[in-house]
Amino acid sequence: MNSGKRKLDQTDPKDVPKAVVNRLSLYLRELQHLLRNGKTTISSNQLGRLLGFSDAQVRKDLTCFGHFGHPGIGYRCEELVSAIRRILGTDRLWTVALLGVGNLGRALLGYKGFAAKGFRIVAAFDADPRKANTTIDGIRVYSLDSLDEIVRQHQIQLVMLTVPAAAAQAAADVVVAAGVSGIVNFAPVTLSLPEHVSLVGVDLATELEQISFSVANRINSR
Amino acid sequence: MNSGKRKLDQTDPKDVPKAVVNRLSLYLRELQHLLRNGKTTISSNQLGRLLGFSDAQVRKDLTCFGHFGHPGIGYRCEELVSAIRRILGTDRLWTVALLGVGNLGRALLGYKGFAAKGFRIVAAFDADPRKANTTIDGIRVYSLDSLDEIVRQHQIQLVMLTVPAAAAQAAADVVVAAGVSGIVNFAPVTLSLPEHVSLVGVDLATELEQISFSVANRINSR
DNA sequence: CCGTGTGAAATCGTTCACAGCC
DNA sequence: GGCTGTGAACGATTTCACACGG
Repeated sequence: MNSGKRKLDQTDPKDVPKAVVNRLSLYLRELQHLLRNGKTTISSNQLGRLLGFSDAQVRKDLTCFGHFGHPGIGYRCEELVSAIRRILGTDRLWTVALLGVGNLGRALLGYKGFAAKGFRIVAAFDADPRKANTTIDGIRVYSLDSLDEIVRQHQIQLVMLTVPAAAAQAAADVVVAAGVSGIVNFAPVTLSLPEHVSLVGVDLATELEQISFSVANRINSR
Repeated sequence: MNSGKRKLDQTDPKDVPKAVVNRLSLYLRELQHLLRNGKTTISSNQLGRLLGFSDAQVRKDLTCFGHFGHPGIGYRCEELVSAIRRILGTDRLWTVALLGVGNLGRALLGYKGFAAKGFRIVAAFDADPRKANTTIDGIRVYSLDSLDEIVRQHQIQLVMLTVPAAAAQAAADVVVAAGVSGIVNFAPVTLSLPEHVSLVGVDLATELEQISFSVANRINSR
């Protein structure tokens, strides 16, 4: 009965440009920083200035999701933080696993920034049997064989893939088969995944290439 | 004498959309992969398919920089790899320093993928005096005091910043003062830098947030 | 034929400018 | 007066569709 006739004043999330979601993360980060410094309220103009965006852009981005501002006042930081966390889906706790306990994997296992953002790494996996049954930064490392079981047991939803490039697609397939819904891929290869699994790729060498281009052409990127 | 009258058949690099440069990195990665598998030639359609782009997009992206294709044939992989490397500026060797020898910093010092892409990490720095004068994965760690001297000595052009958030802006200022031209910032803060220094930000928690949003809204981000 | 390069059309995202509210 | 929310204008990027080359 709750069909399409209800007045929509928010954009369907599927139609929100990826760039907007990216900026949402930046707004959130900045707002949390401002809150720690005791700021309670901020205008779109100020927030935009801090991040290098226009005031109109900040407002447009936010109104994709609802009405969070107070005319004459601006945005209340705490309120907006809650709203953005709800939009991003980080108002709840995500359980995350990490595959590939190499240099980068170990670094991510020890990274302190995830917990505060709503992500808890609950298990790690590695193909090397000598790494199985060890513990790194309080996180248990399992053999790949037990991935299925552990994923279901901990209801793991997201995976960070830090395996070597050559192993990445196979690892991703295993992860998908276990029912995970999203993957952050740090391996420098293009993965092919079924439609229903979300994917974000982070390629460290690629980031350096972007800087290389900017510097070689004396562009100030961003 | 070589003024603006020469017929331009390439877009001014300053006018090339950032997204295009990003895709260039992906084309390069894929082409190198194809070459390793013995493929010598590829069409815009095939290359696009592998990466999830349209054939027209691939061609448009490439023609920003010149004429690399061969009608009826496609693109010769080796030729295109050279061209893209030249465009990205990675046909030469960049010297890179890393600041902040924590978990993530150590992982990047050991990352094997940079060398093949044209980046050599020649020095690391840390504020902790106990880390100075050690060597990690063959890379010498220096105290921050010597940054100026080492940067000039090795002609370091790029820096990867892996210091704690609270230290990032100050560290960036030091790096800029030493004359570095580009920074990849892994600290979860917005840096403010002079116009002439290029900046790319990589925030690991932010990447997870993007996945969180996609999964929470059942979008296939890609 | 196959496949590139490219104007023209369509789509998408950003900025403008102002009505309305505190 | 300050500031949001928003249609309309603008600018940028992507897709289309086809002329031309091997």
